[in-house]
Amino acid sequence: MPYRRTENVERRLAARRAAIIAAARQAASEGGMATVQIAPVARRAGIAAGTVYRYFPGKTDLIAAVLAEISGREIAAVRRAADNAPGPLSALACTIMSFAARVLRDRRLAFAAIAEPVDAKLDPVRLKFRKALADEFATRVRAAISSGHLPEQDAALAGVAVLGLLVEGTIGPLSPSPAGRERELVQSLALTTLRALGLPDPRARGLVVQTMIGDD
Amino acid sequence: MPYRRTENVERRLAARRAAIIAAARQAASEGGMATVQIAPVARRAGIAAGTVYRYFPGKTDLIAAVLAEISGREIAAVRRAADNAPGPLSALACTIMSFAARVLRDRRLAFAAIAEPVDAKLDPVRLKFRKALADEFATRVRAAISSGHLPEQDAALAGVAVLGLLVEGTIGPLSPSPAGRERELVQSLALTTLRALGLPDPRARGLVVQTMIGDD
DNA sequence: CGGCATTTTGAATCGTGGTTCAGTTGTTAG
DNA sequence: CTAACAACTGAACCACGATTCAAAATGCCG
Repeated sequence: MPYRRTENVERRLAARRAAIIAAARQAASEGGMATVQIAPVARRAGIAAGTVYRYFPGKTDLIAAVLAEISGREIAAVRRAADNAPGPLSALACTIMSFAARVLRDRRLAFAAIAEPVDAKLDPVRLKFRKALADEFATRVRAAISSGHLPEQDAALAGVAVLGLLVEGTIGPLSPSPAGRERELVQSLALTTLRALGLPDPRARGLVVQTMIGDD
Repeated sequence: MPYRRTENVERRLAARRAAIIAAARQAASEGGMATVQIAPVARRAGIAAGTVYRYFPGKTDLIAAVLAEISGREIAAVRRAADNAPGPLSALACTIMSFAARVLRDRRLAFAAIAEPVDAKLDPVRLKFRKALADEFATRVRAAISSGHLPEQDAALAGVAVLGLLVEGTIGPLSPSPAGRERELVQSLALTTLRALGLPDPRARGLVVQTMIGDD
């Protein structure tokens, strides 16, 4: 029995796989999903182009892995931010603001992950991501309705609307390119969003939220 | 002087050019901008592939022309709908609803025109379209603020936010696929949008709006 | 009609970038 | 150390689709 994957090798393989994904994500962050090419990604990851195919059946699968990675990370971060909030309303505000702030940190990557189409085969993956985000908002909206902080309404639609409002406001090519004004933009967007959900004049409520972005 | 473009030829050339654009738009409406290929477009327009290059320097220019055509048409339609409204507030509502309703008529094409990235060279063209739409909303919002129907706010940001909310709500892959429920969806979205702009309980105002889609 | 300019044709060309694979290098177990 | 196998390499291959261009067709005017 003259070869078996040892623990050590297993680890190296996993690390390499992660390196490939990271390299692809980096590329996407620079020029969008469409500009992700195998050869450069391989070079960046310190391997040969052919090796990529020992880790992913094809380019599409690599991109899918990148999307899944981003999705998991973002959802987790947003949820963590909200879970620390004292009540349902500030939890909602936290979700909104941390999402907006995180997107602003890397608008191009966010656009690539949320909106940019690449391949029809990837639509389900991206849909899962968007759905997860919208659900996250919807859940918080629902909680705020239950606790009487927001008027009765269709929470699912509200979640979708919030996602759209924030995405356009942050990564839409129109959004005023922020130069140190991220905080202000996040505040304005949160204000508009909360009002959209039926909260009359959120400012008057002294709703102050620490925007938690997170490090990862 | 043995050849000069006669009126007749001029007309035929223009018609052919329009046919090419129409064919490309049709293709985009079926599979998105990314799937627009010269050969099929030419076939659909009833000409040879090479002929396309006598009308457009390259594929990019063709797509740009398609975008411009859509842009002009949509802006005009939305504006027309609002201009018939009796007051600033219903003009705003008309703008919102006719945009949403028109997008719902051909979601894929709308997505292709508004959100789908194709080529960096086209970004300015698309930006112009989005900007025009956001401006349209912003103008109506501004008017409603002046007339005291809406609270003081940053109209430009509001325009962008409205665009995002409506786009996500209509063509976002998440939006509940409408099966005869377009009217309802448009109503809900309009309600949410108006609330986002600071209009308290628009329903209570008996704000009734005829959704005008237009025929073209 | 006949000569000339313009337009059209569509098969051939070309560039790009994903994918393959024969050969090389690295790892394990006896 | 060596047999046996896995992993890696990178140049070659290939598919796809935009673009070109020489030849053919069409339209104009005297």
